[in-house]
Amino acid sequence: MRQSQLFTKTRREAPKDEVAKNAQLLIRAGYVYKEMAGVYAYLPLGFRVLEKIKNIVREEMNAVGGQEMIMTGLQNPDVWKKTDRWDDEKVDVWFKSELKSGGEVGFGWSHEEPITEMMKQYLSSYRDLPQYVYQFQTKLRNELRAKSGIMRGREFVMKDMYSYTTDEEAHKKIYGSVIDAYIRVFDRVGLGDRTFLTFASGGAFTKFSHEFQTISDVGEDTIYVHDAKKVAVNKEVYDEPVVYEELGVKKEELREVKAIEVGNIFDFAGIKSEQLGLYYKNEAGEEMPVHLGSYGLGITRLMGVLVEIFADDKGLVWPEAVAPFRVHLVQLGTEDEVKTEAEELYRELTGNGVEVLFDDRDVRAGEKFADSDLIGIPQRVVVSQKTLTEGKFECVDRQSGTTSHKSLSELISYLTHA
RNA sequence: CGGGGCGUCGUAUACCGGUAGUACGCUUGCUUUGGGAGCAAGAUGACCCAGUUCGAUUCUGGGCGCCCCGACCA
Repeated sequence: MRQSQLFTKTRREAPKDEVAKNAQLLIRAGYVYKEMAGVYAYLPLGFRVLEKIKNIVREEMNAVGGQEMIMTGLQNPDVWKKTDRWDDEKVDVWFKSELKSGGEVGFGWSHEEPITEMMKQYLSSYRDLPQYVYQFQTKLRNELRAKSGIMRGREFVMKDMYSYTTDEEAHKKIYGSVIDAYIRVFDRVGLGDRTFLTFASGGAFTKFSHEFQTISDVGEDTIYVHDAKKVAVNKEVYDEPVVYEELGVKKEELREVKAIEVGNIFDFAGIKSEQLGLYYKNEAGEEMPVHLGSYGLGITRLMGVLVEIFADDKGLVWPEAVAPFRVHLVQLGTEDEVKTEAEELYRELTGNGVEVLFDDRDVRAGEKFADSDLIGIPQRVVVSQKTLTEGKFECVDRQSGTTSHKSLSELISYLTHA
C-alpha cells in the first residue's frame, strides 16, 4: 500500500486524556480512532493487525476441529431468562433496548446461552457429538468504567469457542487440545515466554477455570507463577491447597507478578445444557445433558498487550506475525533515479508476496523516519542516493535497530525466506 | 457506583470579567531535502443550558462528555 493514499496521519502528540500507552501510540500512529469512552474504531493499519491476530487464532482453532460461524449481536431475552442471567442484578454489563414493535432485546456481551439454545436444533444424538464452534464477535458490555485504552472497553472483539461433547472424558480431551492451541497462539504472536496457563476461580459452575495470563505491569491481576513448570495461580485462589495438589508445585516455588488476562477457558459441565434443555440420546437411548466448554480469547485486548509489551520510546514495535505490513519501504528524495528504483523495488517485493507499506510521500527524511519508527513495521528499507551509488538498499530492523546494506536479490531472499 | 481531576482552533498548550495568543497540523507561494525544515501570506476555536453582570470563554449552578483511583470484571 502506498502511504500517500493512506487516509490516516501520524500525530506528534497524543490527546491529553489518553494515558494508557496502548491508546496513545495507537492513536498517534493512526491505528485506532476513539469514538467514545471505551469504544475504538480500527483504522486500516489497526484493522490489518486485528486480521493478522484473528488469522493466527483461526488457524489454531480450525486445527483442533473448530467450525467458524457468527452469532447475532442482538439477543433474545427469553434465552437469558432461562439461565437467570437477564436480570441486571445478576449481570451488570447488559446493554438493553426496546423493540419499536414491543418487547426487549439485549446486546450480546457473551454468547454461550444463544449458541447453546441454537444447538438444540442440531444436536440430538451422541452421533452428532462432539462439535466445536467458534466465532469472532464484537462483544458489547456496559462497563461502569472503561479504562486502559483498548484493554478494557465497552466494545471489543473476542474469539469465543464452545465445545459440545457427550461427557467429561470427551470434554477433557478437547479442553486439553484447546490449551495447547492457545499456547501455540501466544507463541506465534510473540508472547509465549511471558504467558502462563493460570489456575483461577471457577465461579458458579466448577471449582476452577483456566486463564491465560500475560505478565505485564499494566495487568489488573496478580498471579503467582512457576517458571519451570510454566504454570501460574491467580491470587483469587492462591490460598486454596487444592491448587497445589492439581499443579504439583509448592507454594514457595512461586513468584508474584502482575499480569493481564488474555484468555479464559471454562468447563460448564452439563449445567447450562440442563438449564436450556440441550440433551442428546446416548447409545442406550437415555437422555443426557450435553457437556459444554467455553473458550474465550480477547483479540483486541491481545493487540493492546502487544503494544504495551513491545513498544519503545520511539513508538510501536510489532512482532512480525501481527505487523500490519512486513516492510516499510521508505523513499528518500524525489530524484528520478530514486523514484524509479523505489517503484521498482515496491513492485518486486509485492510481486514476491511481501506486504509493503510504501512511503512515497514527498516529505522530509526526518518526518519519514519518525513516522516509520512510530508505525513500527518490522523492517524498514530505505531507497536513497546514498546507497544506490553502490547498488544497494538500506535495511533497518525496527526492534534491534540493526542496519545493513543489501542488494535487490539479497533483499528479496532475506524478506521471503526469513 | 464512591472519590478525585479536566473540558479553549484538528492536536497540544497559554492568557483574560472588556478585540482569545502560541506551536504542530491544514491552504497558497518560494526555498530546502538522511532524523519531525525556513520565510511569507491565509483559514479554523471557548461542550451545552441557566444565573450574576453594562458586558461571561473567564464567576455561580445544573447538564453532558473525558481521564484517573477504588469497587466491579460468569
